[in-house]
Amino acid sequence: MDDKMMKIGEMAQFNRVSVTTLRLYDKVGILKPCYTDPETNYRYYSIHQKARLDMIQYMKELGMSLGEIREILEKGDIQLIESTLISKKKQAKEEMAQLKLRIGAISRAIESVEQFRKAPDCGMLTVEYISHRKVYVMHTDTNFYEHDISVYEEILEDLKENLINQGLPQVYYCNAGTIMKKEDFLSLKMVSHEIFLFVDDDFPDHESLRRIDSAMYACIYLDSFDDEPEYAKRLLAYCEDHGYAVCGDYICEVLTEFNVFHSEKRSMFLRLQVPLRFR
Amino acid sequence: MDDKMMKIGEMAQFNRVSVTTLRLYDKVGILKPCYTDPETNYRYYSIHQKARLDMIQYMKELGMSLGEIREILEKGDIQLIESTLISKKKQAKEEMAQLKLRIGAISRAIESVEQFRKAPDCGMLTVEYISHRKVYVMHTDTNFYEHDISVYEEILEDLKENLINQGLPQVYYCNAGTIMKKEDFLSLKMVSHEIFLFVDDDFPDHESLRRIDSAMYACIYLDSFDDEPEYAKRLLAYCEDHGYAVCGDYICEVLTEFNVFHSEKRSMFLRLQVPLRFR
DNA sequence: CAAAACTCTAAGGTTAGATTAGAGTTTTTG
DNA sequence: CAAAAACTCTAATCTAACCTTAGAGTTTTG
Repeated sequence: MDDKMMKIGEMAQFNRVSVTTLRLYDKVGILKPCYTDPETNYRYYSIHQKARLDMIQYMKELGMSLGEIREILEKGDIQLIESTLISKKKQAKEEMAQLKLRIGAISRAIESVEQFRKAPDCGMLTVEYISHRKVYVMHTDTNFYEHDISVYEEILEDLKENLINQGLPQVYYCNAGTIMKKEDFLSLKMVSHEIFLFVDDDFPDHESLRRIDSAMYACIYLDSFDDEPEYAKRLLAYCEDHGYAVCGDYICEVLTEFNVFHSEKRSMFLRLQVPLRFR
Repeated sequence: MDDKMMKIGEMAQFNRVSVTTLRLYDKVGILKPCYTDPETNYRYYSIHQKARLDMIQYMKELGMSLGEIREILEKGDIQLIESTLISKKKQAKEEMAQLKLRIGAISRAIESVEQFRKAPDCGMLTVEYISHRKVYVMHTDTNFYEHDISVYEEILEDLKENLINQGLPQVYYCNAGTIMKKEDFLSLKMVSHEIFLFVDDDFPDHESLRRIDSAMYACIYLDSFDDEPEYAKRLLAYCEDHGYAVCGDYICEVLTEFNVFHSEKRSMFLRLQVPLRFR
């Protein structure tokens, strides 16, 4: 009775999809108009086709591709539907985990930019409280300070590879740093065999993971790796002048690394730091 | 010194990207090789370009498009970086919310398929416990039972539109049902002005939301809307025969709707139900 | 009966590459 | 040192799910 035919525009409006979409669905064969005028090629839809279109939209929202939808609609097989749904669920959960990591990474990046903007002048000496951090550490046989930047790059690449090989999210590849033994710092020997990346507090447990305790740190800011020995020296002098007792390893922390722009502005920002014991 | 030039293949391997990708980055201008042989057009990269490639990969992981990355790299503007990051974070959070809803929807769909597979025969009468449910209800002036399926389709479409207009996720458009007043059921008048959709337990509060309490229900299963009056009659007779006291409104619940396949198998599954009071 | 509104097909654009073909270049191997 | 192997080049085509546009034809409206 109510077999009122709709032209493509009406059908589209009725279902809140675009005309283009309906034409596409026709072409890929998931929703053929129930009548096509052979003269004009006009498509005519019946109201009964709404259910099918609903189903298509619903499946799309479940994350299925048009191809998958077609397969399901053609075969009408419950088994297939269920297995598709289950795989979609798994997939969605993986996406979810990815997304969580990404949000964490973005947050850290924003933090990092903030810090960059508000950072003190180059050469500034401070004593500040730094709360605990978690790092992913890699040991290397080479001493960074004996080589130029390209060796550092290579080691960084190794570190990245390590992370990937162990199935850890690459997102964590962000701000790196190096560790130097307390003794070496105190004698200004400039030798380091440990490179690290900061990771989230809730990063999955792993043997290469180390916790750096919170503490008061003597810090000095600078904007180039080249100046590190010079500034390390200043940092040590500062500690000695004030009678601060160094109580742990020296860390060279990359706060921000924007050394990738065409512009020649300051683009890197480092903080050298040693933990202090008072009392 | 270490200005060792790498050919595109080495550079690709060193950074775990494809050669194609490097060529693309060259073309879109986000990573130009530091030297291109004008005779052969061979691309040569320096190890120093690794940092930039790292940055690109990092930004990609943060969800940026190559266009956005190019803009950032070109302008090198901290403000722009920060605002981009902030908008990416917002976007990621929205995606997250979407994804959560989707996972919920998929879970319900799987449930629904399970139920369909294990469903009793058509005409089966049961008394079963159904735990509480939350529904999004819409009132209509028309009585479904006085009209054919196309009116029902239209109302369903209205309901869908309502959901969208109120900014509620469309994912919830899944299994619909209708409610008939207890009195009308008892006198088999077949009149309903209320249509609903099931929603998640944690669906955001809303005036059109109603909770259907858990209860023991007398139920009958069927596979076509057309048979509803007949089966409602049987359900009532069943209650009367057993002396069951109906204590609430009658619900016609669509358990599964697969009426979209080409195949002519049973594709819809309904459960008529009335709550009972014992004791 | 003309204008407005609609529909048709076909082609090209979107992302971030992958793939392929055909030609040229560099490195390795005997 | 020449041939073979490995590499690189450009350009075109492919992916998904549409959107946009152009030019031509059709239906509805005033």
